[in-house]
Amino acid sequence: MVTMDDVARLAGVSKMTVSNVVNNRGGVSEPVRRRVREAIERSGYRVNVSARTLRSGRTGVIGLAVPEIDRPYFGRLASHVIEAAGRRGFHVAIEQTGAAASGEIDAIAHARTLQFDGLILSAVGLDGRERVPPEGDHPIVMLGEQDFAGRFDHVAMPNEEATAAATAHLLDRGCRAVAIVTGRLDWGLNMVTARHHGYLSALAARGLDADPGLRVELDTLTMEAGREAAHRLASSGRPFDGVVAVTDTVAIGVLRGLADAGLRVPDDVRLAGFDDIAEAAYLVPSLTTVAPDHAWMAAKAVELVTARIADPGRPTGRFVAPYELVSRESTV
Amino acid sequence: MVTMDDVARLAGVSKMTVSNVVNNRGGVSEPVRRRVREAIERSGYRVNVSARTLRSGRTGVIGLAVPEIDRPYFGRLASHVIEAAGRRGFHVAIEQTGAAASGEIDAIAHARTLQFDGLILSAVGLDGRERVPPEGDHPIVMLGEQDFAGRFDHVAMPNEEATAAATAHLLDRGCRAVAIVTGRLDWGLNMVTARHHGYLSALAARGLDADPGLRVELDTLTMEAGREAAHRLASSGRPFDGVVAVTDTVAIGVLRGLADAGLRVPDDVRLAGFDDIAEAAYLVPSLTTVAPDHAWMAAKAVELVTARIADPGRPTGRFVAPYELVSRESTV
DNA sequence: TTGTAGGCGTTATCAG
DNA sequence: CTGATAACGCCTACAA
Repeated sequence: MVTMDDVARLAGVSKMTVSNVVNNRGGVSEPVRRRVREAIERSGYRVNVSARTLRSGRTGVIGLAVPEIDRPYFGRLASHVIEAAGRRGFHVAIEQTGAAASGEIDAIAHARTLQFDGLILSAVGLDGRERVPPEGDHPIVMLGEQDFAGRFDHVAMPNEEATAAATAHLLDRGCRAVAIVTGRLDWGLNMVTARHHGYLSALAARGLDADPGLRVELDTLTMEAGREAAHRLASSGRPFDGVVAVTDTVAIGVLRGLADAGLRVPDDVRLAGFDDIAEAAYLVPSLTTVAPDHAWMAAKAVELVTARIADPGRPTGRFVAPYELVSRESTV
Repeated sequence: MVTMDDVARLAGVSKMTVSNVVNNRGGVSEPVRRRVREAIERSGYRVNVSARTLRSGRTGVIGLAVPEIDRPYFGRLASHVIEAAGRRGFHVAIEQTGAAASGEIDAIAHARTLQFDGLILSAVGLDGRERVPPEGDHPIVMLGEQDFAGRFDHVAMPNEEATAAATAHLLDRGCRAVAIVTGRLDWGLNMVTARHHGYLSALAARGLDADPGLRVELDTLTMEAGREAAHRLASSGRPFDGVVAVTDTVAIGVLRGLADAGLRVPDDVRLAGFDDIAEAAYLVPSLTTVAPDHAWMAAKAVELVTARIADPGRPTGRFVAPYELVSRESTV
């Protein structure tokens, strides 16, 4: 391995001068700088990140903890975070938490072990009540659904408001009985309950009551669960002509399940999702959905961690992503 | 920060003994080991990875370079790789190459800078002709589509064979004119050409000629491109009753594009894809596709890098993933 | 403007 | 079985 010493010897200067050149610091004359540059080129020298890290205490790595990287929503988020971090000179290491609070707490604890300068946590399992270990006193930014009043920087989704908008959209299109396929509502305050609230408030705004018989709660927000939910709704005998799905992934399953039951979308049932994953526009029928600005969220989260890395004492902030309701064939 | 020195003082032993306990090395008596464990617990000590890396020369990190992490196929691959690597005590850092040969060469070059112990490269842009920089003399494993005769360890897809099987399946179902939506065939030898070969050979096996008018070449393998390809096929005036799509992502677009054109699947046109992404089973109609064993591929790739990390001199190997043709509604 | 000394936290080596 | 010592490669502080 080529070290600074080798380069220094090659260029006929001291180690320190090489370091100054490498880090673009001043105090090196132009001829010397050029000589050092050449020596670096010639020797193929690369800085040793570990040594630099050991010395400086910073790794240049931001951790990104997501439940599972192979879900479209998180894949997209990760892609944007990697890019945004790259623009600020940071690398991203992805941790999979498996959607469990325990995994998320682990991620926080690991952040120290793995030597991240900061952590972006897309929390799903954790809710405001969990005791997040204080030992993980790294810069942590919560990204996405869950809410943590003031304890962390937080880039939030417009869960309630946007779900209300989607529900209102269904009602505008003439739906009379709007079902909801959501997650477990008894698992604390989280994305699921916030979105459910949005659904309820949109109904209430029109003087409608939510029919509990038109609510299906899922243990996991998967396509398969969405499919089964549709089966359950279809076989319940209760008439319905609209469905709000808690995520697009669930909506894909619902779409599939409605087809299994011989129900056509949007003719028999209209359907709206949440996330605007890439596939939404290409489904048959294409899916009406809430499109939060993913790139904005990622950029904001990265901005917040890097700011906190630079100044750990700054006050925490909460930012809500802008969104758009994208109307497509599933609610024509 | 708590260091080994602190723990050593707390336990009344030397730094070295602490190191031995932390790394589960022998030569420490049980009582001392217990005392050290307690001291670690009490002090909240964590090893400093940078220091360990600096000393040992190993980072415990495997790089995974994929075109874009937010494509379902790569997301899934990444998920499996992360898990397989975790089982062997490695962490995974994801690099996005943007599907360009330049990005992939960068990833190889960066592997050193970023201090990966090894790199798993899911190459798409690179083909056998590119001059892969020899300076990146890290363990590199090629994963997936592209072929690199003997220069690297390689976990390959059964591209030709499986595409032939998919094409034969369409013919078995009664298709007379099978179109193909593929990538650019003039961009060197790669996954695209291999799959096209499979298509041709299946036709040839039945004494059929491929109609060049039923071939659409895409610049990018996206849903949008697939959709446009379907439009082009539908408006060409040439009759066709089957389509082989080069990937599932493209197939989703084709499905959508056929719907735009008023063609029903499978009644008017049958469709087969490649990859078996999670969504395939939930599309309406569900998608017949080639299902390579992703978990197997990931595990094999990790096995190969770790083996090469341990023994850089071992001979390279090439392994082809097992696959299954999953028949679903799109080819009923 | 350039060079020297020392230490970041860990582990390999070898002596006790 | 345990401990002292010396690196690993870089950067901060200070001296020249």
